[in-house]
Amino acid sequence: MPDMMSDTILSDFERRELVAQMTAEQDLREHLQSGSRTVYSGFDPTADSLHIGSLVPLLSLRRFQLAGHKPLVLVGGATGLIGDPSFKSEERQLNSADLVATWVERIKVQTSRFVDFDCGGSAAEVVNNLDWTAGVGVLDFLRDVGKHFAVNSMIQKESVKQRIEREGEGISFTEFSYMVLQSYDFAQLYKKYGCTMQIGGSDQWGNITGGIDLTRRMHQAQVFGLTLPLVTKSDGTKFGKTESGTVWLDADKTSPYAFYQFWMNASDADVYRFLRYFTFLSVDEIIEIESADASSQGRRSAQGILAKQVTALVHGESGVEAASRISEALFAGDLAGLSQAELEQLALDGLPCTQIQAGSKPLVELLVDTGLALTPRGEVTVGQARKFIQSNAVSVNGQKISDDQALLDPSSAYFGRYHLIRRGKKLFHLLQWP
RNA sequence: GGAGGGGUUCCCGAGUGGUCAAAGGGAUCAGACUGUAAAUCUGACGCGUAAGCUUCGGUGGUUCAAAUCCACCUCCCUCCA
Repeated sequence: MPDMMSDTILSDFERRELVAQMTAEQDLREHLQSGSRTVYSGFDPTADSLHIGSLVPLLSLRRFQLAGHKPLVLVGGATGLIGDPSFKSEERQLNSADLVATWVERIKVQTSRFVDFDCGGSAAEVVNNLDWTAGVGVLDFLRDVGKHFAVNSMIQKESVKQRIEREGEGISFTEFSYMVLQSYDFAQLYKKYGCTMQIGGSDQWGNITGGIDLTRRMHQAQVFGLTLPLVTKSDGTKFGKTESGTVWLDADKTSPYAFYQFWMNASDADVYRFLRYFTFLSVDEIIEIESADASSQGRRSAQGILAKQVTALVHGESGVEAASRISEALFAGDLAGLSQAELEQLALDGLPCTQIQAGSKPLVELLVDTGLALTPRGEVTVGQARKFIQSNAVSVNGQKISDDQALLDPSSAYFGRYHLIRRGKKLFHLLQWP
């Protein structure tokens, strides 16, 4: 039964290297072992979708649920209006209340696929902190909640220190009060749901401990916190970005194919750690994969497993199928062997695709139209298109093109309709003639 | 308030009248090698096919010619009060 498993949840987190910090370790261990607990993690609406940075806490909630605890997904309808200053180097622009409200709805839907809402006592719930903050009067808030916070200790928090100390930056009262709001969430969730644990990224440590203190003061209760590590890459670059930007969880913003490819491209030095962070494979299975890879020649199997697992979690089995179908065709298969139906399927599966007017068109222009002629500084220019062609980076339907004067017309297309342009090693674009 | 130093292309950082679209490094992108990995090597790296055009905090000036000289403005740093 789930409760039997809960004594291993913390050690599983440890083996996965998923623990950055935790409060009162002994007490927490005992607390989790002695019953089904309610655990929450918050997600602020700062865009119309979450990105893969939110995946670690989201999956961690699921891990707790699998261990028999009840997850609460908190969507920050209130905190999203304020803006978390933690480790942010500058004050951020406020978003309108209407906009944040629409984002809240989308993020509610998005987070919902990661936890189970129908499993009895440990069924998940989605909550919105706007529900318990919107109606609170300023004076009541200042008297009942604010009184428990010492500004002296708030300004000591590492998360806001640089903003306070660094010249020319500063922090508004609005952002400074963020911590109070998030702390109030924890206290409220304790009261309403008996929630006794909060998890979050390691940047949330200050906010989480704030909530623990407030809950003790307001409700004389001991609650706990655990932070998850910041996901890093071995080469020091920022995790979660690709040439074309942020990797979103929303299929309309990052296609399942692009999402799948992101994980396929994980470096060997990172991939086993990512398997621990982002999949539900047991640590033993992961170790097995690692040792099998180590003793075999050629490509590691880990990237493929990672891509399939994570894509399945975020986009479902159909997403995995579509993404791996495209990937197979483009990277392993024989382009000329694709049937017309398969080519059409590629477009449906999320391979970037552009409709072309009848007639013929210079390849250079097509590279610009499709956005493939992207310069290192993020612009699309004709000159860059030429450079790519001249440096042997462009192929059409599997043929390298080195003539920057080349024209394309339907006569050379597959089935008179399709050109598959490849720029560089990994970027593909499908052209469709009428 | 006084004294001095400084703002250069994505970042760091050279450059003090023409040979400067601007050294070098980093980042980024491409090519080669590989395994859609890493490392390494090669190339590109303001825009333009080119002629040429637009850049060196801002504005105005000196000059055949300025990132480089002058004036004013602005922002930053250090030291002294």
